[in-house]
Amino acid sequence: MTAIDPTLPKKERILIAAEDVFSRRGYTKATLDEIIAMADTGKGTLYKYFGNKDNLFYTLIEEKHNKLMENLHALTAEQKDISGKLQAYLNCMLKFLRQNKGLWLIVWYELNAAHQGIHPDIDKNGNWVLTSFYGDTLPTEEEARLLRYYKVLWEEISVLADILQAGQDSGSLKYTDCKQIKAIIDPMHNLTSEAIFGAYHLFAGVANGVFHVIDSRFGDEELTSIIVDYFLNGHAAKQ
Amino acid sequence: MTAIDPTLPKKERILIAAEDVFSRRGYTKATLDEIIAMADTGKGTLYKYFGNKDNLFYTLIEEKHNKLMENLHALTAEQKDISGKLQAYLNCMLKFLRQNKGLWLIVWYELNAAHQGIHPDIDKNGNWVLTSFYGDTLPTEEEARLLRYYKVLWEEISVLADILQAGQDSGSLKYTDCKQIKAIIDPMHNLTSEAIFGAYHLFAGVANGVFHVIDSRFGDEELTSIIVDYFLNGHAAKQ
Amino acid sequence: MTAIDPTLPKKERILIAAEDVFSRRGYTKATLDEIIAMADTGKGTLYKYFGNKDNLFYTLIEEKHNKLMENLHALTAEQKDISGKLQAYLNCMLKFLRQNKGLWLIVWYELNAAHQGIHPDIDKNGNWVLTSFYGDTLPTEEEARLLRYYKVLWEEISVLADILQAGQDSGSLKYTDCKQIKAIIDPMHNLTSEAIFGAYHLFAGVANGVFHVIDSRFGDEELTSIIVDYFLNGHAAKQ
Amino acid sequence: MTAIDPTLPKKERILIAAEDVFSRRGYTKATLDEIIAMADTGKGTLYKYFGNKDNLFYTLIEEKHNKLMENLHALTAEQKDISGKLQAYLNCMLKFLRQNKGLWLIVWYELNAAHQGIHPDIDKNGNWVLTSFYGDTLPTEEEARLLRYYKVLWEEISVLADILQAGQDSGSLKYTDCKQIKAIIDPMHNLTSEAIFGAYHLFAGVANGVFHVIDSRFGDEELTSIIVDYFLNGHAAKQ
DNA sequence: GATGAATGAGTGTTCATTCAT
DNA sequence: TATGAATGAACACTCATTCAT
Repeated sequence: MTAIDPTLPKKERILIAAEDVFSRRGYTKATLDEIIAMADTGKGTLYKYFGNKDNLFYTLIEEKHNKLMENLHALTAEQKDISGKLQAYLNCMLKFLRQNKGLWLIVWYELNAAHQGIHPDIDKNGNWVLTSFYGDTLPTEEEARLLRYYKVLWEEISVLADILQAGQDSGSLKYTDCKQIKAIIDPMHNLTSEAIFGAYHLFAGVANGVFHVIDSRFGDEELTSIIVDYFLNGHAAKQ
Repeated sequence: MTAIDPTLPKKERILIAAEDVFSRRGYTKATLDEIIAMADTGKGTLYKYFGNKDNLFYTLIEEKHNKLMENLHALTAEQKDISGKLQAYLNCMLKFLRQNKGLWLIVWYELNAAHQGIHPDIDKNGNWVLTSFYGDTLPTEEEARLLRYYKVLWEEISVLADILQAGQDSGSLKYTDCKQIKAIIDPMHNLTSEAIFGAYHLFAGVANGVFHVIDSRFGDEELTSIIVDYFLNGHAAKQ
Repeated sequence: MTAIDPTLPKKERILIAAEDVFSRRGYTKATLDEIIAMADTGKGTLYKYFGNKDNLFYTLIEEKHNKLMENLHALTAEQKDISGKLQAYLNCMLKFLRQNKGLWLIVWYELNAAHQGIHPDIDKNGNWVLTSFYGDTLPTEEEARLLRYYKVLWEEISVLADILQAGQDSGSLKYTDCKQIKAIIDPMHNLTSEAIFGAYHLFAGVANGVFHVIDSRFGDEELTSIIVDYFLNGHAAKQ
Repeated sequence: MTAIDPTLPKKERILIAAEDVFSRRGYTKATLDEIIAMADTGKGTLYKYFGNKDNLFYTLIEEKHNKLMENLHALTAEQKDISGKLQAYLNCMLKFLRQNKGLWLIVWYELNAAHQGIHPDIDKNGNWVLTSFYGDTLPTEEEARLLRYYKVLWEEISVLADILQAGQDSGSLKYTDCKQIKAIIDPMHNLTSEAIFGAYHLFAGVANGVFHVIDSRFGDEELTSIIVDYFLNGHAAKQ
């Protein structure tokens, strides 16, 4: 739609066009033809810079992810108490997801949830691998391709999970006593599955809130403080 | 994998095969060739009964959705207090999503979230329409196609939203006083956006819990009672 | 050029067109577009029947090869002495190569000689494998693809090599005493490398003669009897 | 693999890289990108010096061909009798082909045999032309391109054919009395087609021996003396 | 002289849909 | 009613060649 500044370098113009097209169409339905048309360049140029469709997409993701992680770490570190950390995390994430809704949906859905029965794990050597519940394995190339997206999600969630874990350790967050729960502690990351679940729960709430319902009708701070209150104190009215 | 009972009518065998293939591959990557191969029938037969790929998929969704809605209404109606209704809702939903994870992910993502900037609305005549933030319109055929999936999601969420709304009306759920909030009450459905947001929040939590983290390691009842407790009372430890 | 009989089944028309195009252009430069245009059909049809370019080509080769092998075995078996067998072999081969010059050049060159440093071998289990002088390995799929062409050539040459081997065993053919020669006897096929070399030598002569110089200017019988005479008695004039 | 001496002039480094890449990949599959990467230079440089892919390849061929022709003429001239000349020819050729297997296969196959139905001829003015059996003509540019490769092959074969022709003229080689044979004497080069055929036959044997069977397991002299013996005296055992 | 960014026609392959039987 | 042969638009990706600096 909006033309891309023709004075920009081709590489940059391709990235801008790619972000737009991927966001609107999703990964599979996005076509390189639409991207190069919008970037007003040739197919060879795209391939010269990015090699293939997936690398182009990952370049987009990686850059944004790295900046997000920096912000996430910096802003949560500034806060002392759990409530502050949670709100800092959510503020940062909310702003990010409002900007990158389409892209992050792709990472979540097309590159993660869509691969049913396949889950990332960490093997004996500390390397990430994909294991399948059904015993079938992915081609190694495809595995490597997916793994980098799992890492992106995992890193973003880990920041939150660490906050929640610290909250439980310090006694300020509830720790549900569930008989199976000990068995599913993740030894590699020292996070209880509960913390992970909690992180997912909260995170998913923000994400879905951002993705579907809320579209710039609340101020950011206002929205996140509501979420944190709900998370800590629940939705029940105090009597 | 498992062969389909060859004595079943063709139409039914196609539906069984379609459910399997769509669940494993997602909508776009599922191919009609794989479906007819599994159903051991011909392409003409599939088209005779279902007309096209989307109708086949929707037939699948509609059938399951109708049963789900019946259960949802019946089970929540049995309960008197909000806590009971919430748990009934979640129990029902959780069981359903564990069964139909792959299919419902498609409805959420591929047929909903993937269409960025396009939102369902209700026009002056009370009809559902799709409006685009960017001003461009979908072909009417495509619009009709998407709309029915939006309705599916909406109806499922509405049950929860109604519970939450009743909770707010009766004073048992908090009602955040937010200055913009009055403006975004949805007059057609008498739901505050807050209720909608809350429904999404909770729902997303269940969904994501089901989709990603929890895989039959918790008993259903156990899990939903934890969720409801968190929802009502929050995660903060009581002192 | 010449239109293909439009009453023929599509599959047959594709094969006819493919033979023409592959023969004229070679494997790599032949395009499926040209083939379907000549066959007056669609790309989907081609892929329905043959799956991919290589399978289309191999279908062509396999059919012709099988018929050739039948003829080669039958005609050489009819003859008693080595001279008769050689001439029978050559007659058959000559006729075949005159018909299928282009196709068999592809098998020789593009699918065999072009893979420098890669040679077919037989492993401990009696299976064909490709081994590389340089230690690098082919992707298994590519290996399987090439192997079937090596087998084609090997089988055709083996018939001749067996004749030559029998000639040496019976004392009617010279057996060069070469110090290294014992070491390179091929144990799997009980052929001395000398026999193989001789077969190649003779065979290559026919092939190249057919391919490049002789174009239907000699009668078949006439030509092959000259070749066999040269092979047995040499080119030197008797004094 | 092995890095190219960076102190060499760019032009020379491109030729070294080109020889390596063409030899390993064949003409069509060789890419200029791989060549410039190995030569550590830019594409512009390659085009500055060589104009296009084919000129680059031909430069390689021409240089080697010229040296080969010098050697071929010198070494065969040194010998007096036909047996000595043949062995000198083969020794020289064998050594050359062992070095330049990949390159010369390209000339034979990709630039010669692959063009089915197209044959070099000499017109009334004594110029080489390409004539097609099918009546269609090549673009003149393409014709000129191919012609120079035909000449290369022809010159190399002619040396051998001349030896054979001399052998027939002097009575030391058999001259098959074949009724059509007078008609196909090539008046321009004073070679009987028989001589040509014999040259091809022998030559092809060397070539194929070198290409496929013999890989440095025989000493050169040893191998060529076997071939010459076979050629002159045949494979039949003397009684 | 040397460069390398930019190009776009061309290639193998996929798959929803049609329609004659 | 049931079929499956036929289709062709669409897609990711390749690579020789050009040309401004």
